[in-house]
Amino acid sequence: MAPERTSRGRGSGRPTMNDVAKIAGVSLKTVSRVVNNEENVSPLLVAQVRSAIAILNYSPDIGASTLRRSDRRTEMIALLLKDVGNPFFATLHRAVDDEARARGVQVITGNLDECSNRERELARAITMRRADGLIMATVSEDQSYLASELRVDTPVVFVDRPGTGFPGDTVLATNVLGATEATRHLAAHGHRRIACLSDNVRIPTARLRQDGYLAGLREIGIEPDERLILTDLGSEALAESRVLELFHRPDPPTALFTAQNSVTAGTVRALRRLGLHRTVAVVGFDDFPLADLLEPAITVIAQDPAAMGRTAAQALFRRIDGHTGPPAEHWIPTTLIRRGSGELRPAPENARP
Amino acid sequence: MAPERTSRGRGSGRPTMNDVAKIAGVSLKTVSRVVNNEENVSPLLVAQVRSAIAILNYSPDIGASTLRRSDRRTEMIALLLKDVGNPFFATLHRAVDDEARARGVQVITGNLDECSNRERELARAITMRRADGLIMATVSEDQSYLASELRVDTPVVFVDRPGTGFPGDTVLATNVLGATEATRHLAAHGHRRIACLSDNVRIPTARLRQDGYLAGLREIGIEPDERLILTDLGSEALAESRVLELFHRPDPPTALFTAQNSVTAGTVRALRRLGLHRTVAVVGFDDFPLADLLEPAITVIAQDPAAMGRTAAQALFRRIDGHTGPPAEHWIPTTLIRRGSGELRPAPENARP
DNA sequence: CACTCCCTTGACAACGTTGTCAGGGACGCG
DNA sequence: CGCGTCCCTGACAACGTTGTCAAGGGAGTG
Repeated sequence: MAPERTSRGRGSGRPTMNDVAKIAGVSLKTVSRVVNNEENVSPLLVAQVRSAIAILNYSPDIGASTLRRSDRRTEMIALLLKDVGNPFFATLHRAVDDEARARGVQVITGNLDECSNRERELARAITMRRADGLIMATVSEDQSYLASELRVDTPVVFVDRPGTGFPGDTVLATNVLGATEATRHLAAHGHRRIACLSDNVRIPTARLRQDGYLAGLREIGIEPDERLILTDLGSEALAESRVLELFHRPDPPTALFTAQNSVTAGTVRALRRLGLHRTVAVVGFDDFPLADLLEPAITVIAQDPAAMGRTAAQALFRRIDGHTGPPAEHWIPTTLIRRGSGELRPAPENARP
Repeated sequence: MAPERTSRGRGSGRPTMNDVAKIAGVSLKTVSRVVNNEENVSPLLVAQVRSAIAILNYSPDIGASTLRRSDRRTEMIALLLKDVGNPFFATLHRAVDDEARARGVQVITGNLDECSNRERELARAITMRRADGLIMATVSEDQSYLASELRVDTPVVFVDRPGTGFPGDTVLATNVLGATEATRHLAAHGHRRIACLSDNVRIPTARLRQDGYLAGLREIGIEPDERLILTDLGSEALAESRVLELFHRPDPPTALFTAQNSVTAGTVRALRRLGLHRTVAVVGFDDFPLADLLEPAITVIAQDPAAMGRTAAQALFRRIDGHTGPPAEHWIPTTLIRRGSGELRPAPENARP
């Protein structure tokens, strides 16, 4: 019948500042001052408090602190992107996390999977957690819903894909320029029939890279051939099968610009199966590990996801620190890396009867 | 002289339940009941509250809620691992996140980079955030410090690498069995001089895979040759240069077991430079994208990082939901994937004078 | 009609922390 | 010696929410 110490009893749970104060023989407020390294506390009391903290294994509750502080910082930022498991975004995430950790800020992530419902759901979850800021690679067409979700003073940075309907800095790769460069590069190696293979062009990056491709053709004076423009290659397998088809049609391309990693991989598989991998030129958008070990090694327009993450985080923290001013655009340059597949020349005309 | 509405004034910041209550003409507590979907609230008041919430764009503050609720759940779990940018861990992270999101839980991550100071720092940060649980791929030798950092009722699951000094479920790949299988596989293809290349053996996975390799040799009746056991290959470049050296020594191996992804990549590069990639057999531990497109395609012992993440998250949530009982061990099987590089046979004896 | 019971609602305190303010004491200066 | 100033400390309220409890009112029962 003796009263059990239940899990809700006063003795359970973590020690609080009050407990520390009792042990140290000071007031609650003095403990708070010591924990926050405020000035003007006598060294004697600091020592007493520190020792009480050590005895109790006290650790401050950042949640309670956030609630009470006037700045209301949670020291958390959110990062919403397609998939943290995707190498491009994983690298970007890592770069964001490095910037954040240097400031004692935690990053919480969300996976959107090209699903715009999820984008709103996660934005709502972020709101309930009162993140200090948001970095997102958008999926939906329009982000004006953020106006009602977020506080006006919660900064947003759009990365990889531009935002619409809500102000925020943007950090983008030079998708158009990169794709134009790829096209120009292939043309410079003698190609005239250059195909462009991409995912759904409602994805902004896919659209921009296609635009860059078209600009490249225009620059060279080649009329676009719609039969050489494949879209909606949403998976590696789909890309592979559509490329197989492409080469079973008359007058196939001699060079391919693949606008995305998974498309590049599917394309390489298809060319292998066709025995054309040493014949048809390929330039892929976005670098990938071991691209240099394939035969031929794959020429790519490399992005710099680490720089994108770093830049986005820096821009966000600038805003969090109070910087105001019109939305800025940061362009992260792409780089052509010549490895072989993009330097293959077309077979001479007489080789094909 | 008119009082400016400062950023600290009553009109700023997000609306609270109090604001909603005033608009809806009900008490604060009734708003709370509606927000939490409690029963026994009259439909009329529910409608009024819902409408007030919509008018104000009210969003509950999960931090304040956590502080007051008796269960003290933050609905956050922490995931500490080597590097979220590393493909293995990125995939694992994604799987953890999927399990968590299904429960409305957020995952916060930390990158340890094989640095044990960072492990303690991050454990401390996690503690201050009062995460409901912790999944970690340990870096340091001993986790007994967790006892003082975490509340006794904060469950911990160790993934990929076992924990020491603190109780927790573990989720591990069958490192030893996988490495033994790799060795056996190479021996079955006629190899007797099989090298084992790994990173620092203080990393548990590296040690276990080396153990598996030794067990494999023993099983076949081959005496280990310490000149064929390379360790401390901490980077791809280092692996590459040490493999080059290895083949400039007399009596080189005819087959290589590479115990880690980056070592496999460095090894493949070295063999290419030596022109031995079609001669020396390779089995790598851990699969990687496009391994099937290399020439020869790389035979691997594949791990299943998604299953590891999923299993770890499920184990953690079981504990969070109140399951007690002795620490459990979950073994996630590895799979031998034959692709060519592991099936190369040694050159016949007479080929080398 | 009196009584009980249950449904619905709100007042109030409390979670762990920090902002505000006031008070006590030491010190300096006229 | 009187006065002001600065340093140090603690009491108290408040952040936004939920747990507890009590009270009002309508329905059901004897």
